[in-house]
Amino acid sequence: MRGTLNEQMDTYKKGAAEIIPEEELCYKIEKSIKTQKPLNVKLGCDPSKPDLHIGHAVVLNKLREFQDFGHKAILIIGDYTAMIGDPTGKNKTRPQLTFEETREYGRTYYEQATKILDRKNIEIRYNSEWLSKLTLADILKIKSKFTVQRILERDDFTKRLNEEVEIFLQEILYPLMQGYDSLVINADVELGGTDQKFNNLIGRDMQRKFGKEPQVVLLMPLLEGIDGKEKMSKSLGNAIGICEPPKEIYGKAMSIPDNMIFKYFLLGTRLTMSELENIKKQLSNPEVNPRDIKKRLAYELVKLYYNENEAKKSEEEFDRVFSKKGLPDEIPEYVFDISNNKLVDILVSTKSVDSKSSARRLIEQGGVTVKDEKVTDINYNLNQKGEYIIKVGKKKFLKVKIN
RNA sequence: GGGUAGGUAGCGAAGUGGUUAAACGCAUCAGACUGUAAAUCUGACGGCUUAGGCCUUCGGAGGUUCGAAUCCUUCCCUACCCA
Repeated sequence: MRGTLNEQMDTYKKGAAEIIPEEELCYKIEKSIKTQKPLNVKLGCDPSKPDLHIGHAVVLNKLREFQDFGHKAILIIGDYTAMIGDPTGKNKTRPQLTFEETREYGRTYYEQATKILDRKNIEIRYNSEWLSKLTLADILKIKSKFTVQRILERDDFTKRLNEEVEIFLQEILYPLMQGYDSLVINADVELGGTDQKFNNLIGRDMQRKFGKEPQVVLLMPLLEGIDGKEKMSKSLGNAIGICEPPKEIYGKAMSIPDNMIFKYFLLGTRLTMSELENIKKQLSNPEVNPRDIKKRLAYELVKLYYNENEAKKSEEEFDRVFSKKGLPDEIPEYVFDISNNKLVDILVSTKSVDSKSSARRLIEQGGVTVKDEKVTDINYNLNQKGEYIIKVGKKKFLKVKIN
């Protein structure tokens, strides 16, 4: 075990939305320092789509901090709970996953998560391990400890009740199953986003009702996506994936609104408190162009998921392409025959646009350039043999060779 | 079991027999302005097109009609109220 109580608490509190209750966390840390026993820090993962983005990373970063002080990370792959689906309001019936799929997703999750987590102090558990063995009698026993009122307290349910949106019976079981996980693995701390507050508190209750020491719940704020409004999620198209190419990460980070810069630093990077203070100071200094701080953010993110060299390269390219209106250094190349030289067709067959109509639309609106010249004619042909650089919209480039 | 209200494009939501490919808002995309920021303004936003048009869409399937998202039949789905 490493670190004093204060060092640990300061670190854990950094960026945290809520620690329930804080004193208990202190107590547990003190105990762990005294006994030299690491805490079990639980994080539940939904295995359905292992495509992690910076929003997921918020909580993983926090988990990493626990690991760095010597505590044990326990990742629960919710292969069994995934069959239910977390009550999110938008309830799409999930396709039932096969055993192989869940393992595959679990592995993928592990691979991605260990871009952030330390591979050493980590344990992966699938909750089917214990949930699949529960008998109806077991389940009844669990359920007998909770009331319908208690479950309906969840504000998502309250809201849906008021808005007359359906609530499936199985959704009510979800928090119980998730809470049961905590009981089984003896979680000392459960991490989660603020949207997990209810579920995680049920875990705490569950342990207490079964006579165990209840877990502390540490909640992290939800990180907004690059639109700065909605919660980051892949389906909203506002996410920065941690496995995306460096240039994408860099570019997307540059497009967040200014008022999100600090939050991204705080929750998305692993800067120390004093570095964060410094960023804050710079942001409030009117002499400093926020863009430059944002560049630092973009740089840090690429460095975090790749390395310094990639970060530098992404920065250079960003400057070249967007500040100086130059060309990226890798442009996809396509070859076409002179008999097949309609610009509209080329845009469609290179998947630069969805359909011919949208290609025409884009051209009409002045979104397409060929050799730096704006094309306005929807019947434009590349009628000479040779190479053309085509710019489609803001950020797509093509190199087309006509033979 | 009975009653009521519903199911419309990515989402929300108008439209109850004929300029309705379907108002409006959000999201998205492009242009202008920029710092590929935000905000703002402008435009686009089913598909194909030889640009005149053509084809497909309003929960599913049938039907009435010159003509249906709109009327009828039937089926599926949801919420609410009563039991």
